[in-house]
Amino acid sequence: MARTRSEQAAWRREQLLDAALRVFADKGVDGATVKDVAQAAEVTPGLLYRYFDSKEAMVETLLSERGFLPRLRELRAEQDDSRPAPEVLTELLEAFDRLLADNAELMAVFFSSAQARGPLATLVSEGQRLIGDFLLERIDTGELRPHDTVMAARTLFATVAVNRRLGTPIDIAALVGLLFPEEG
Amino acid sequence: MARTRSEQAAWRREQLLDAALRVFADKGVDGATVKDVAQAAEVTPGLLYRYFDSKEAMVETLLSERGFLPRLRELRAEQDDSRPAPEVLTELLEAFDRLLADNAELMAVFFSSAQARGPLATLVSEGQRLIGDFLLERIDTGELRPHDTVMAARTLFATVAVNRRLGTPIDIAALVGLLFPEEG
Amino acid sequence: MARTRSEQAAWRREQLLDAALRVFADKGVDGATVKDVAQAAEVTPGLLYRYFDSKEAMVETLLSERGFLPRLRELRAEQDDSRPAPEVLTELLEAFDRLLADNAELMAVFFSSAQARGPLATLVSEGQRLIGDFLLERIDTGELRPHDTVMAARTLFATVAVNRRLGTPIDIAALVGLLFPEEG
Amino acid sequence: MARTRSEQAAWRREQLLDAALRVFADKGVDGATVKDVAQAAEVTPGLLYRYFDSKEAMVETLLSERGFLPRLRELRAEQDDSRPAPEVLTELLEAFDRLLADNAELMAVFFSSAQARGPLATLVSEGQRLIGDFLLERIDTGELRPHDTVMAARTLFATVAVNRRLGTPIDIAALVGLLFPEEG
DNA sequence: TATGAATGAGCGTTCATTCAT
DNA sequence: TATGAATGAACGCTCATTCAT
Repeated sequence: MARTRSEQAAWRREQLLDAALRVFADKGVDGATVKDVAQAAEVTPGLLYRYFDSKEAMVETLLSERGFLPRLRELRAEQDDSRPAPEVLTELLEAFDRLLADNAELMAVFFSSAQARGPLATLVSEGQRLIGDFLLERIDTGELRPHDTVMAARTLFATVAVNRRLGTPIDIAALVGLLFPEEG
Repeated sequence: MARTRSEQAAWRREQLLDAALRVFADKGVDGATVKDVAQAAEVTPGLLYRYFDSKEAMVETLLSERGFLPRLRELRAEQDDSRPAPEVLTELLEAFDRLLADNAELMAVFFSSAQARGPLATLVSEGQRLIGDFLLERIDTGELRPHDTVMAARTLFATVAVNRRLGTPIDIAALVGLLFPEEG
Repeated sequence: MARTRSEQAAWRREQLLDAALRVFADKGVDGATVKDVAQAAEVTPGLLYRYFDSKEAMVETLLSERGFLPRLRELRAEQDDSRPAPEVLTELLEAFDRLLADNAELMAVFFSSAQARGPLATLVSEGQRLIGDFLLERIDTGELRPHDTVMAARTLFATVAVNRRLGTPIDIAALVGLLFPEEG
Repeated sequence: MARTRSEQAAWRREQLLDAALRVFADKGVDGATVKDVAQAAEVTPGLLYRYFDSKEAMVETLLSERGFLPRLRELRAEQDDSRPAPEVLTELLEAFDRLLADNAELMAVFFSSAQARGPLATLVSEGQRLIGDFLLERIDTGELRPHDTVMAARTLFATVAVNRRLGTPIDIAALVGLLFPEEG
């Protein structure tokens, strides 16, 4: 209610980004019009230009401010490494899966926008490296038998990502059990 | 040269679809203009409307006529089932991988166009069913130990598809070896 | 510092007119935005509307309050008529030339704005009448030979005005000498 | 009626330039909208863009294709130099005056458009040079007494131009007689 | 069959203006 | 007094589509 000017401005900015994210995810960046975004935010199109220089700038802001790459990097540090590899791996993948679910709209923008391809590729390679490194560690300790960790990481990451994207969620523990049956 | 009228018409139609596929894959359906397509086909925009009712109709035609779902279904029948499961599975996945590579432009359209989401989902579920059925058969014969075949199919299919789409091709035999180590 | 309310208001009003004159002269009335003027005055656009009803009103105010027609009329009265006609004429024209130079920005507004055409025409005809009347007086006294004073006035006035406007200043004494060689 | 395609296109192009010239002269380049021009030409705004890349390109085309600098240069060559200087000068200035009258609208564009200042300056300096050169020639032959030809040229040119621009046409023979009384 | 001139709707964007604070 | 968030109308321009030739 009694908001200060700058609070109001910050709130409006986020509201516009929310609307843009929703609309871009729904119609694609090219398919969505500035008017669509404005209507979703219940403001007039002109107002968008007080907060963003252009439609393209809105996309860039979404990608940079709403990107979840930093969160992805934190995921690994949060795992309790004293526990068995399959358990840690399962939790890691489930956390990643939740991250994707929470950012489903942003993922849709990633997939539809040409300029979002770069961030998407970064996200994938970071995620795969995260898992690959973990597998290498557990091979070093002898807990896991030596295997192609890059391939395993790609497999795990791709499977989780694709099924989340397609809206066909999977039992991640089962996925891990599939790849590491004896270690379970 | 001495083409009949209907031959010429059919040829022109395909030529226009070729151009549309190329352009839509490059710029996205929304990002590409009818003029872009016409220029790629070296004709004038007006001519497109003798062959297609609208830009949207071009997309639909591409999706229905250039779709490779039928080809995907043939893949399974072409395998020599007298051979060991890992071999057949590897060949099946490699054939699918080649199919994706050969239809890279169509895949790009699948990903960029909102109306292509349905066909894409169908493609994925068909592919997964194909592999899942094969796995079930080989469990029935006792060659493969019982396991979650749906999950395995999803895993294999997703991994191949994602890496092809990302342009990071993988060793499919190794992927199969990863999931079925003892049976190799 | 310790300005009364109305002093402050008057000062702000002039400051805004200064800024408007500068900006309109630089970009043309149509080419300049209200935001441009506000920025030049280091205030916000909204404030302009406390002092002027509209952008157009700013132009009108500039034209009426900053117009130099009154000053032009004073010019004639300031001349010492006891001196020879060419000298007085030269000084009169030089004073007019200085007036134009001092009001270069306003002249630019005159030329760029459609609504300023009227005032501009008035300025020119007044100037020509001023000079024409002077020439007539001196013909009456016999100092100048009878000639087409209207034409002479137009010629003198146009030459000074055009060259000032074009930024190609001229030797006004020489101009007078050209038209009145024997009387010099 | 039975126009070929390219004839029609050329005709339409000229028609659009005509309309643009009229509208720009009337409202100024900045003050005129593309819609204004289209309405004046009785077409839709979109059509303008088949013939010109932008509104700015229309102005540039008007300036380059409808400019009368070449015609100005021909004027001098057309004079019969065997006749007395005042006669030739009068005819030259009258021809220039007619040129300005015939191109009144283009002159208006020159005055209102920032990008037209260059061509305008060129026009003025060319015209002044033309007259100045003529005066020098006749001083060389002894017909005219030595005088400041640059100033005389500026004076003559400015007077004709200003009065034509202001719509107050003058007796050019009288103007010449004013500057060269003894030679008449 | 094929062209390309022409349209009309809508695009992203700007801007004069208003008004709650 | 002064701000700046917000609006609405228009702007320059693009584009899918139509149609006379």
